[in-house]
Amino acid sequence: MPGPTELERNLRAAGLRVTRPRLAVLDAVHAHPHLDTEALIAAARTRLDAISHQAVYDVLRVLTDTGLVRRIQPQGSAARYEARVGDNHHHLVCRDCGAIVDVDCAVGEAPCLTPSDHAGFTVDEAEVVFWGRCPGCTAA
Amino acid sequence: MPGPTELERNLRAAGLRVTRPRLAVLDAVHAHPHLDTEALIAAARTRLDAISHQAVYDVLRVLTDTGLVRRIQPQGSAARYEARVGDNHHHLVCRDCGAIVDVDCAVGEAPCLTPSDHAGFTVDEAEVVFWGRCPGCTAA
DNA sequence: CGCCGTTTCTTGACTCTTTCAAGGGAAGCG
DNA sequence: CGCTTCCCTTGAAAGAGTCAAGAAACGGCG
Repeated sequence: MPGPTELERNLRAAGLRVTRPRLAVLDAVHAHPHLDTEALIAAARTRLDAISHQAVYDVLRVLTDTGLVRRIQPQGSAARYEARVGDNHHHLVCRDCGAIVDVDCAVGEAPCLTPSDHAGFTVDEAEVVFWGRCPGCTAA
Repeated sequence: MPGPTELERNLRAAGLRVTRPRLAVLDAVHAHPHLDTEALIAAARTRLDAISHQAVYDVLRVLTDTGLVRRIQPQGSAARYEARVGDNHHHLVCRDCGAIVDVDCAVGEAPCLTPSDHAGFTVDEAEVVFWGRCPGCTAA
């Protein structure tokens, strides 16, 4: 978990202005990976009270557009965000409770897989989601 | 594209009643893979006019629950449906126009991949989405 | 063939997530 | 310190999907 100074540098490096809402949201994403937007709004408000709903959405969009955070959206779930970016890792999702866990990619850079028949497409990324049941839900 | 009789048999085999709305929706999914719900409603209405919005949603839910159709939902797109089921194939999605193309799975049965570290999860499926640009959008 | 119980379809309103729009306010530059 | 640009607040709305109540249709059974 990087200190505030590093978060600032991250923002500046991406050509973004440094503002309190952006720091709050970026810090929240670093501290709690795989949270949905509503939970991120709550987490950002523990860092900076009085930040609007809309500001969080705007900040998340800017951060994803610049590549500082990654947006993931498994079926049946609202959008979730994570700060681990650039290593092309994948996800394990529990069908019962929706828990998400990171899985390292064996290759490490996109695309780690290529389709057998690419139908003329230029493929730059292979997104892999492993579906199953987490240890807790397997027991229950 | 199976005839009406085969669609009926599919429904019965899944333990479902045979109704006109179900045949219309199932036929539409067979005829047009990867359509979103709105387009499927329109397609179903060419087969059976006056079928409600809600009936299509209900039918699609029943069909996905029984495994007769598969629901896919790439990021940034509404839910889409396809009738090709049980062969664990994957998808190629164009980042620009959203076109979806099927890709055969080399293995053919789920899960075709297993994560390096499964974190205690019981994995039963690996969903793979290849992101890139289709031939048309690459040219433009 | 017709009745009845169950399932399914219609209608209409509503929830939830996400986005749009307008205006005041802060960041950064000179 | 003042100006310009970009960002955040407030409020409203769009889009996808869901909930609920009642009417209609399916299909088993007599």
